[in-house]
Amino acid sequence: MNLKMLAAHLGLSQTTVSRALNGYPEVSEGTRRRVIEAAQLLNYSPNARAKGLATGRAMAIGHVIPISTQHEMMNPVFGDFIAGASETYLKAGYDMTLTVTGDEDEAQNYRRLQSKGNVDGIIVHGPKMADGRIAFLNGLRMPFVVHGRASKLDAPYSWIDMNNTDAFRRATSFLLDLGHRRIALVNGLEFMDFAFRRRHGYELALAERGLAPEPALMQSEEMTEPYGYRAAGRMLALAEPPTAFLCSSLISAIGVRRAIHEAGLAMGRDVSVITHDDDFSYLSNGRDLPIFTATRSSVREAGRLAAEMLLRRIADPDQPPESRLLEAQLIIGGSTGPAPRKP
Amino acid sequence: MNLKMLAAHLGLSQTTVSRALNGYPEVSEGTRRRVIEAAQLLNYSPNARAKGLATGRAMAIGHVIPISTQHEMMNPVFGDFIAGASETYLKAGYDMTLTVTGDEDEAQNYRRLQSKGNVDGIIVHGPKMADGRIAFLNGLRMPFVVHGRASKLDAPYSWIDMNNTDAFRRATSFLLDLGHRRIALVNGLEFMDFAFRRRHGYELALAERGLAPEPALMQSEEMTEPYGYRAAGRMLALAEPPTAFLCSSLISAIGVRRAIHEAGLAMGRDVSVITHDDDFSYLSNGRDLPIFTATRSSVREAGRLAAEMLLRRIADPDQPPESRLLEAQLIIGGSTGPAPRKP
DNA sequence: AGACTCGGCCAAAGCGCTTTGAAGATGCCC
DNA sequence: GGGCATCTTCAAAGCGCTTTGGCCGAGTCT
Repeated sequence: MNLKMLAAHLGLSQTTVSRALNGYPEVSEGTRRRVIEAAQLLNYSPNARAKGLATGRAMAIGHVIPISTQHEMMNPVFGDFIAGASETYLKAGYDMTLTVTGDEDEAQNYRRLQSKGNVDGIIVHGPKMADGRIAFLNGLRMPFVVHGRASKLDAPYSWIDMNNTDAFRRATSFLLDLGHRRIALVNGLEFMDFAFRRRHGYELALAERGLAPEPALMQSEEMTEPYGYRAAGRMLALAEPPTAFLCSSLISAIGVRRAIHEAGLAMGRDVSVITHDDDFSYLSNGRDLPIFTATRSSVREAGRLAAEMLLRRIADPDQPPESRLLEAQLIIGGSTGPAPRKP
Repeated sequence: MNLKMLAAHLGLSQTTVSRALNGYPEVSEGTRRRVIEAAQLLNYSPNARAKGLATGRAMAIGHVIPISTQHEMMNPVFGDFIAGASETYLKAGYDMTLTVTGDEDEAQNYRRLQSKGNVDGIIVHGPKMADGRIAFLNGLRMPFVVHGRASKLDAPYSWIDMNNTDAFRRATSFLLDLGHRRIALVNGLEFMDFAFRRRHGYELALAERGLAPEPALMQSEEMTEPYGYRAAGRMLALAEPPTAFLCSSLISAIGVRRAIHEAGLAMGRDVSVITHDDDFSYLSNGRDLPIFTATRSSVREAGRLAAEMLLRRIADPDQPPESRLLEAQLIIGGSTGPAPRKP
């Protein structure tokens, strides 16, 4: 069923039918009703490709997801981020297309995405500190929004980000207030911008109390459960073990907890843990009684907001770049307590 | 840069340029080289919408992801499944479009997907036991592959699935062999087909030893960490607590472990746990030294295979439906041991 | 009554590509 | 040199939609 057939069926021209369906005023209400009814009855919906070709708009957003070739890992935040974004797209009638790319030939990738013309805008995931993609996309005529930032870049661009620096500064201060002095950082890969900023916040808080960061207490890797377990295990075996851990992801925090238990210690009493919590739907930290004290910021909400921002940019591409910094909540759970007195 | 401009630039007709780029034989090798070089130099790549309109093929696959409206949760398997599928698409030159839908008006959704014409095939996620979508899609002229099955359906269709029944039958038998008699099942939502089958496998194994399933030891919910924690906590407080848990997901198994620790028991000694392990990239159960004894089957691999199957169906739609049953490995980790003797 | 607006409808062009049918150029044979 | 097959190239139609420009008849104004 296409427009031509529908028009023939109704004894009207394609023009009129098209206008009736798209809400143009040049068609009488009676005709419009008749057209809409027939369209529903005959299950007509316009071919998106033809529509796109005619209008020049694809009504689709591209999400480009980098998979680190070394680790071949799909960051779990994408799931929830995309769930949030798609809520927005659904309302606005946009589709979402995913492109999973390796680290290489990114420029080529984006250029193709543009000239193929099947997206109206792009959401960039997982920016690195010095991310070449952003400068490149600024050169293209294609609206985009970055989830995160690229610290080493000055050029203006639209982004939405969580305040990683401040979240980790506050979390560290909180531990310091509780009397902890040896605080370990179990971070993500630090060429990723968010991880770099978290470490910066951590170091800021230490510096505010005149403490120097200690390399033996700082680790940086892909945030898996076994990583948290190994890192914490190693640090707890030090001559002067940490009394608190600051963790970049709930998943590695679970590994840290396992190591703590295995060392015969109690989390929240012998050793404190604060983790960042992206508020995943399937890995809740608990609503009323959080297991972990955490800096919480919903990645799903970020997805929703990023999508809204991008749609605004598409509607009005000449506006100056927009940005949005989300503050994390510091939520007190059962995993923190005063630093144990030295025996 | 479009075909017309490129052709003008080269002093050739659009026909010839198009043929040169698409590898048709009716064009001399010299011309072809010249065309390809110019295309690369000028960064030309054909507009996908126009190409699709002309050829009738969208070169894109639609993934329809149901989000249960009650729980608003994004099943974490999608991330890895999609990562696998997109490897296949990348090689074959296909794009992937995601549609996240609520539970309602599914028929409408699929019909629109077809008539909009921006996908050549569909992958159906998360089938329920009596899933209306499959019968519906069989009526449409649109190739599709289901990840999972719908038990209450006889109509033939293409699917790829893990052998849930057998995996859980074997896991249960293994626990029975170790002397466990009170084995709890911490399952997913049982209107989902996979969960139904797992329970069936569990009951089969019990029946083989003449044991009757006990309602107090069976739970069924969305597979989150807190759910595993609550379910295990409740069961361990029973007058006759279970000595082993069978768990439908690594994530809820982590909750079960937390409950076991909190009850002052040791996992693997006082209480055994077997979980299903989808082999997520970010939540590894450990390669060499698995934490949990587990039935393992890579969901990423399933994604890869499902995508390949779908591309075959698209290439040759009149072939009879294809299907593939993946067997899970039973991997022995540290979470199981012989049933403790009664005191 | 004539000039003029205006609501309601239509024919046709155009979006960027593929593909059909045909035509020009080239080489070969008799 | 004419006839023929073979290469190589082209003009134009068509995919399904939107949108421009125009037409027709009914109502409004002078």
